[in-house]
Amino acid sequence: MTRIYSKHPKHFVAVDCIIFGYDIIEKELKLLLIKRNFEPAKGKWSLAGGFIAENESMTQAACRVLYQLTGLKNLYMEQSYAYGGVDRDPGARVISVSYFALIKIQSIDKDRQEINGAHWRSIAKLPDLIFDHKRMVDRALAELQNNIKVRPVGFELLPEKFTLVQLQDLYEAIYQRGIDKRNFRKKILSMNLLEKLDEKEKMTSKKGAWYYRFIHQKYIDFKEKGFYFNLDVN
Amino acid sequence: MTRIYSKHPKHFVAVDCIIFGYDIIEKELKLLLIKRNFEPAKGKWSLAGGFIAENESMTQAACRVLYQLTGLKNLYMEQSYAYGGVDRDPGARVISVSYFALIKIQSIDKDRQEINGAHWRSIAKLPDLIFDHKRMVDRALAELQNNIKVRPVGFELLPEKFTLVQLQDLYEAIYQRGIDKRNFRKKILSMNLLEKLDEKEKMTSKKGAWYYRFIHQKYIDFKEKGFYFNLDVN
DNA sequence: CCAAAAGTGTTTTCTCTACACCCATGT
DNA sequence: ACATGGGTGTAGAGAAAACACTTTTGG
Repeated sequence: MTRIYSKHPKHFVAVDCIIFGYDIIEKELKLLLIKRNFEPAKGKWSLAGGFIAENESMTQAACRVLYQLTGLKNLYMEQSYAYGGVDRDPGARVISVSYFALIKIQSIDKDRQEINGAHWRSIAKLPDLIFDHKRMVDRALAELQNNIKVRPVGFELLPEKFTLVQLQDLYEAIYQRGIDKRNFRKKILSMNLLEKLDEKEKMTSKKGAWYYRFIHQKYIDFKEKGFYFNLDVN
Repeated sequence: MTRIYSKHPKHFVAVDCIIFGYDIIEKELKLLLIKRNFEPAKGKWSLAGGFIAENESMTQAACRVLYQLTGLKNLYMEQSYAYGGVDRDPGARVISVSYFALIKIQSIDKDRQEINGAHWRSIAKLPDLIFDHKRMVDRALAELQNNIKVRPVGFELLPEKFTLVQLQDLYEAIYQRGIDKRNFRKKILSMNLLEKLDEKEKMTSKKGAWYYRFIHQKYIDFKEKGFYFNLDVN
């Protein structure tokens, strides 16, 4: 039975992970990139990637790559696109499936990051990336921009408690444009998915801004009732 | 150089094509399915698929599979999703990337279709499909439903000239719900992408309905000016 | 007391929705 | 003349957009 398809060729198949993080201080969307430590293109910047093993599903492979780099499990992760050009990798013909992950920058395992030569780089000024990794990033970013309008994935990039100013800054960083403060607040609050905490963030202003928390369970409940998340504001 | 990655395993990689067509008479969205003529699952219904060859890109493979079945080139085609579960194919571990295509039913090469044992089946009452092909169809259909709201892809499923009634019927078949006639017409016509022809379709009514044509070039021009297609009507 | 950032409502504009009758023609 | 499907407009509701001042407090 295992020889049924044997007249057909086999291929290397890899996963590459586009790892997004949000720098709450610099108000910049960032990407976790690594200095490649093997040939070809050793020393160049690349996405975190790895080959799919014999008895490993593609999803497992993507999770493994992410875990090795960040020490994190159960990340928000989504498949982006499969790249199948014959010459995309000069080392050999490799088919690569890209995944993008959203992670809370502050939750990352610094040691692992060091070991793997990983660095956060602002999406606005990325270095040159190997192969077709820039294309992968562009596509994933476009998907993220669409996604964040219509699903509450922004919260994956923020700490548990965040202020409305921080949330808006995140949206502005991802959309790459300004948003009207009053309209933004009106819309996000009207969805009833945030809980106001009895605590203020006092680092960035004298007055201080109230912390909020995203209530995930409420979103699940609402969704079942046919509610749609929407934060596509001017 | 070609042995660089050789410690890693290789995999069979296939493409599977979800081929949508629209039956203008029965007002039904259809899928082109084939009776599989090889083991495993010989004789069962499946999507059109094929393995990726040595020096063939994934896109080329998908086009080849489509061409073999339909005799058509330059179809509207889009990658849908990569399926990488270890046990998805009982014959061997096969990674499969699905593509969906939109074709004008009447343009198909009947002979090829016969030879390949291909049949149009209504999406509303599909037979059991092999492996995870049903999941592939479900995902592709959801993508089509989203896509058709926001890109003028519906016209790929209709003949060159079509009536507004036919266009609306198509949208109703894909959305699987009714649409208000006046609102639909108002919205599609206000986009200025259709040209009214001096000819009526007289088969289905005594009065006859005006034929229209989609002006693809106009869409390209508008898009450059930041215009967005939208046909998300009640 | 003042600089700096947080927070707050209203009006206008536009888009979406609901809805019912006349038109053309082949039989 | 009538049955059949094609074609048309308007009013009301709701959502999106535009817009500027007050509050708080650390220094």
